[in-house]
Amino acid sequence: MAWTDERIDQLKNLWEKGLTASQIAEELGGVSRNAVIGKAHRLGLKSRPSPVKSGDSKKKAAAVKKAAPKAPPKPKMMAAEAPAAAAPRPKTSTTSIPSSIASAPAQPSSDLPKVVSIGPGGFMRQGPGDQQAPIPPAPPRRLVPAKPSPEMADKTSLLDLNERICRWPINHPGEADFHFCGEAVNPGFPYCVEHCGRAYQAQLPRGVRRPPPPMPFGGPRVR
DNA sequence: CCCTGATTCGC
DNA sequence: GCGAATCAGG
Repeated sequence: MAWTDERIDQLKNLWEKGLTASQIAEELGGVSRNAVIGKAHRLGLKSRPSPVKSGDSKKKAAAVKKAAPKAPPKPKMMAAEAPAAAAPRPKTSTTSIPSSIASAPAQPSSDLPKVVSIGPGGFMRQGPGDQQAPIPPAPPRRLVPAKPSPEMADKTSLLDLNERICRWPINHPGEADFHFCGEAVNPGFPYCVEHCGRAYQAQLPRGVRRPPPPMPFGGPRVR
């Protein structure tokens, strides 16, 4: 599998996003974890928290494997990294909390009847006032690169996912047109209303039960 | 053992 | 340039 521009771009993004090499390899498909790491290094991407990288434990006896089992020690250690490492984190000053919490203003009075939304499958969820929004995992704001290729233009890629768009997968990872639904989510759920209906099946009374629609993975092709 | 990233080196 | 093999730490 060749390293096309698109694939290189994915690699960069996912790598900097903190995904492990294995995950990236799986995402890209057709490459091994080693291939991903090798490519990442060739691209100049640098170690992120690596288990084995902290400092220099000992005088590392470099692996001398195949050829020349006994050769005079060749000092092959590479030059130290240049100053180029400073990751310029754009200081969008704010930890700008997603507007989702803004939509739940402190409502002291309880004149508000319990808001319960019922999804297509019959599932319920608590209203905005019933539960404090679990906001803490608010990821830092991050700039995403423009779509590198036109065929991605109208598709919701992995990078486009956020807390308020439907992340229901369309097609399968690794396929050329794999992307995500991208509709506005059913508040409180990771999917839009339609896909909540697919993802959450209400337990219907015996006899009325219908065969479940296909799940995103494992079943016959969706869509 | 599993995982991780780093490094080397034949191709 | 690529990536399997290998290393080393968790």
